[in-house]
Amino acid sequence: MHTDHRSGCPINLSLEVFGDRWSLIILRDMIFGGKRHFRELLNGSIEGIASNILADRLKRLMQLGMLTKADDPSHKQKAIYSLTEMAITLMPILAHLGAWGRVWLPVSEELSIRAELLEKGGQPMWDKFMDELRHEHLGTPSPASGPTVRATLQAGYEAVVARKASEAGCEPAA
Amino acid sequence: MHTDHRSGCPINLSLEVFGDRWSLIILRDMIFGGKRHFRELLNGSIEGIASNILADRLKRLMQLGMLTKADDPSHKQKAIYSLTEMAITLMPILAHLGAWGRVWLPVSEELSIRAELLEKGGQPMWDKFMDELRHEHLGTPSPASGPTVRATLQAGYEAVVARKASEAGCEPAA
DNA sequence: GCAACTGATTGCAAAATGCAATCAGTTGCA
DNA sequence: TGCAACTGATTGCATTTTGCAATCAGTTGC
Repeated sequence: MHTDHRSGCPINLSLEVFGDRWSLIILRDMIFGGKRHFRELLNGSIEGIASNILADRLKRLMQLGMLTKADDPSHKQKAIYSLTEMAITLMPILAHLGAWGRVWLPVSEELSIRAELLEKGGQPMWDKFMDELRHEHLGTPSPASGPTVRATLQAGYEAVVARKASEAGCEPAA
Repeated sequence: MHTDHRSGCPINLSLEVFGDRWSLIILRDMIFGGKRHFRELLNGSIEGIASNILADRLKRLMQLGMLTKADDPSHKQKAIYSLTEMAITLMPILAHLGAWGRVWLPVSEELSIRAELLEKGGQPMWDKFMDELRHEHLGTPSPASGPTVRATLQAGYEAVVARKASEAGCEPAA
């Protein structure tokens, strides 16, 4: 790991951490998709990350202190990747990024509904989500009860998928 | 310009726009540094961007709708680059990114004071700054009076530089 | 035993990066 | 008029990074 930086500017240093096309995708899948294993990240990514890139980025994110790795008790070869507090606090930035992308880029409805719900939920929802992530990844005491934020977002996604399928069925060749 | 995307996910699409080590640096220098010309961006960047990379990124950001180019009346060969609304609305994300980096990365005091002031100013300061950018780059009516946000940030930067110089002079070899 | 699965690693071609040199046109100044 | 400095780039080239396919050794379930 090289420790020399281009400058001490916080924006530059942030870019040195995830200024590439894959690091934030991996964190997105861990945060919003709940992925914890190598294979989940490899096969679950809709963007289709290559295994060597995934291995490299996981190693890199660990060296940077964004992830930790632990043995899975259920399988001697299985590794569980966990988010650190450093990565969990990145969640609001992902929410902002999603909100911005939803306005300015050609997003698909299914994949942007989470960003929309997250934007509408605002800071309270983000705080709740981060607490849930801390519970899941850092083992902190159980957060507030009720449906998890991730489940809420997932339900929104599935509702859109179901609606679009039904629309396609009722009004063919729109 | 390739128009095929890896996915319609807003976070992915955002990364396809500025998921590299230079695009956001250029936007940072335009937004916070007030840089408008090729040479200003080339020589003003503390990270030392190469001229071919700068030319490539400016072209790319224009194709993506983040920047526009216009002739400078004062010099027939001079081009003025302007931020579009799309780029201006990225400003709060840069503020968040700076705030995150300030907490988790080895930032230098001089270069992170802007991020600190911007964080303390919060949404009202960001709104004011975006209005100033719209006036500067899009020619919208003059925003609120008083010192500009950029001037406030710059003053903070210079205060830190002056203080550190004075400290170094009064207490050598601390 | 053996196929499927675990987290990776290797080889290789293609693309991106970074550096230095260079370009044609413009401007300011003598 | 001449000429140096400056304008926004472009070119060539070596190095690095990326992305894809194939492969690896160990583990598990059956």
